[in-house]
Amino acid sequence: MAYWIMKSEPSAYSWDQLMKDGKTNWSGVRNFQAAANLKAMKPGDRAFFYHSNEGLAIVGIMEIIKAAYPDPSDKEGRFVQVDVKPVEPMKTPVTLAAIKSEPKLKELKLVKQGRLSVSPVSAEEWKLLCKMGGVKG
DNA sequence: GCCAACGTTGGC
DNA sequence: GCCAACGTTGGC
Repeated sequence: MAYWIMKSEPSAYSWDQLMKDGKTNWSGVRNFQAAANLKAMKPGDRAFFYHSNEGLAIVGIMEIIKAAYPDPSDKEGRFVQVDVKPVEPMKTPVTLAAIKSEPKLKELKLVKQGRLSVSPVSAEEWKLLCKMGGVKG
């Protein structure tokens, strides 16, 4: 099983909204590197939900429930989306500041490549982030 | 609201 | 195939 971080601006689509919806299709990714990550996802993979611009924190854990398929909002058919469902909210949101101040997370893609909206997380990083958020994962 | 970083596009 | 210009993202 692989681990990921997926970003969304709360004003566009928030964790609360995902909890209400029960599941959603993660569409609108328009970056080839992020799209490549989407394509690498398998059902059962886990992903953190990160609030960008406002909040600046990991707020919950999601599960990938459907592998990548074409994003209908992309007319040229170059990009894909996956389906996700919420698993559990973080007890304590893991803020970007906290992540940056943790030396073990120096290599985290979220830190090194801030603009990438879908990025991989190693198993070690995943464990640590769960711990910081007060959840088992 | 500003600005830095980076990805994408298009001209050559 | 390179590189400058441009647009977008996201932290502060």
